[in-house]
Amino acid sequence: MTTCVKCGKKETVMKAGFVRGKQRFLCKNCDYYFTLPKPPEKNIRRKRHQTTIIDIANELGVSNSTVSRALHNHPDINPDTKKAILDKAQELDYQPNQLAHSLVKSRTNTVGIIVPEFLTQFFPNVIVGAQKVLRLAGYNLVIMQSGESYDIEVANTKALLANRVDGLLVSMSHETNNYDHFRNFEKREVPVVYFNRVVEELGTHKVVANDYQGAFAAVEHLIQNGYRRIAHLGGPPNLLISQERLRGYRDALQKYGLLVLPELVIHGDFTAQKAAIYAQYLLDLAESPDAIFAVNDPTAIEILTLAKARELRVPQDLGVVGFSDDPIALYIGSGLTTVKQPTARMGEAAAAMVLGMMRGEEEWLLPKTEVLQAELIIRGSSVRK
Amino acid sequence: MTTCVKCGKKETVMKAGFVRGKQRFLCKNCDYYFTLPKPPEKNIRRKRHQTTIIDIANELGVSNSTVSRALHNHPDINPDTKKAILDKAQELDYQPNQLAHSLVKSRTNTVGIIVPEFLTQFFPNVIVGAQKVLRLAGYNLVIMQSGESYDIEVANTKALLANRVDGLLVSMSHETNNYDHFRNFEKREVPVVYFNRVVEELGTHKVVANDYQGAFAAVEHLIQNGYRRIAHLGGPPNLLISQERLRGYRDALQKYGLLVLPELVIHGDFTAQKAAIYAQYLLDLAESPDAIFAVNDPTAIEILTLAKARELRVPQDLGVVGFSDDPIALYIGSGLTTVKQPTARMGEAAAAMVLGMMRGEEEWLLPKTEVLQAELIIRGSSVRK
DNA sequence: AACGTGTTCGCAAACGTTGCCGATACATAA
DNA sequence: TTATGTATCGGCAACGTTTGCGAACACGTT
Repeated sequence: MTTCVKCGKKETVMKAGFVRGKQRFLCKNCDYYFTLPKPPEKNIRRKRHQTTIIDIANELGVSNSTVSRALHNHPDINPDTKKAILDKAQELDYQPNQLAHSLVKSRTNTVGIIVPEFLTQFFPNVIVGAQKVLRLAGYNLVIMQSGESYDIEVANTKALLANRVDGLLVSMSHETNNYDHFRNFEKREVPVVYFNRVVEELGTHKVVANDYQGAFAAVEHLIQNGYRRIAHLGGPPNLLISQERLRGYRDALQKYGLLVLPELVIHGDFTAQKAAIYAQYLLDLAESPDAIFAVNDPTAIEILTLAKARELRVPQDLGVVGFSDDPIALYIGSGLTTVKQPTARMGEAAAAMVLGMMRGEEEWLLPKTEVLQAELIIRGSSVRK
Repeated sequence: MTTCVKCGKKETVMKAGFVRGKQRFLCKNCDYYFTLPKPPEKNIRRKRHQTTIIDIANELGVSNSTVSRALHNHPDINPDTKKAILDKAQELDYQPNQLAHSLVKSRTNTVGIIVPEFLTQFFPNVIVGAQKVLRLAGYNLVIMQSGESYDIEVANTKALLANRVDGLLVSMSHETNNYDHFRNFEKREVPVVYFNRVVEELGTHKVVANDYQGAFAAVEHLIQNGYRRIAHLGGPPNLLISQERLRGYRDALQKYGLLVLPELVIHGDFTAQKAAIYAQYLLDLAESPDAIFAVNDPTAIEILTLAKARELRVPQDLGVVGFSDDPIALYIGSGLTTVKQPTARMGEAAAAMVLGMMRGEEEWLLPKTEVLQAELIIRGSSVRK
């Protein structure tokens, strides 16, 4: 039988039911209930022990605070002790535990970025720009992609919030209509900078390209090349990016006395699939357009592909202009005319903005929108002479 | 004057110099030195307080352990208390602190991925595949890019190590010749899976495409189309990917009794810049090649661009085959023949592998290499009839 | 009322690090 | 000597969470 953990007697011990699946005992002598502590299980492999600051301290017979000071150029330390500690750290292959550090400092030195997709060159380039700036400032960048899904986007924000990022850069999915998951960050005073895909509804810090100017220049260019019946295959109507490009399209038409025909304006969702369908529709119109201004390059490329299949000559029968200057635009056919956005600079600007906000600089206290210049790149798809 | 913190007397207290910039006092009675603790500074804004498990506990008058149990389906809890706690958590907008969680569990539910670049579609696609698998398994994916720089790659591994990722997927930069920063992970028993850019020297878990077969098929295809003087613009010689593609190139030539000419084999570094230089060199040869098998698509595209500038006809005067099936390959000229790799599946396979290793499944105890099939996509750049 | 059994909850020790403050040993100035 | 300043180091309480184990109850049975 079992011996009592108090008096050590065996005779007085009796079984007394179960607790959490384990046998409970009662010692009648001590009137004491107890369960048996689980056996040591020494054959199970000991969990790998990462060397900590305490290991170094014990090895050298100093306190862990001293070790901490040695590792962080704190003035209150003797150069000799410091050297000894650094050597020992090297010897034990010490790697600081960022988790513990972040926990006590309640700062992670990490900013998150959420992008909708990786299918075009646009977002990867933005990321490269942002990462460059943040790296120099000592911040890590955690990249997440929503795959144009609202649900994944929400899950991403949850994960970043749980991991206590110090800031967030975000370009939202085309599905997103509700912005509560972003407001959670503001509620916790975590700086957020929206770029490219922004909404006016959120009066926050933004970085965008000059979509209006770019669109205006693109459509003006089409008009100057003799196109008169110009369609626009746009983006989701809730995004500012779509609204601005549409506005540029409208104003350019109006400047030259052309009518804005509702049947020639369609809202897509940035994807090639939808673009193909809508392009089909446009070209099937009784009075089909002689040019199409597309909201982005994948859309424009779908249009070019479709035109080729229908044996429409580009640019003679159909002029096409895209937006973003994806690398493909340079190589497809005789080149795709497109509006080039400063992608890397957009990442840099957004990163610089979130940095300023995290540092609490006055300049960034109030919401600010930074607009980067866009540039029309003229290629073969729109020039007919 | 000041009262002594020990005896409480005022008379015996006198100023006794400064320590760390603060006034020090000496009580002659107690012979005790002391400084005044700094005032509460209540006018300074309290640091933003994230609601914690303790806040919920206090609000409801229960212990934090009870709250923790309520939030994790622990059996030892009354359904009513559980409901009350969950409601209160909702009300206080509680967000768990993943940092503290990871610290005590010494598990972060995060795996890192390091890729060399974002300029081609390849790595983004791999990431999408990996993220899909990991998401379903409850893991977060932290994406980092080295920009083909060894130094940044090392910094990335340091950051991931400090943040205690549970696993790592990596495709190394072309600069990397030293692998100690990766060995650090093995030393700490953190599973690492190498994909695409792997080296034989590291006898570890790998996921690669069948580079040999792909290269062989590509070169055989060129030969069958009448090309006889076929050059190879390869990758960095230390990477297995380069070695295998070169081996496929050699074996295909030998199968058809063609000589492997050293002057027609050049090692590049995957970048378009270097590719342009080496392509120039190849085409400047006295006996220039009539076809080039490029190690990747950007290289092949540089070759096509150069050929166009020199008014070489493709495929009549020069056959070109690339590797990876980048989207551009479909659109450039009459299409670029290329070897398609299952990018998303590579990400999925690597993720599944690292998952198995993290779970300690027997199947993955020993290093294993998974080889995915590659497929030759024949387009206009190599077919002359 | 005592006993036997199961349920529910609190206590406290981790996890690894930081930083305030006290303590000590000297060094130097009055 | 005495008063003051400097240089180093240790103790300890945080940071927010998980978890093993004991303790307090509640309830039904003798």
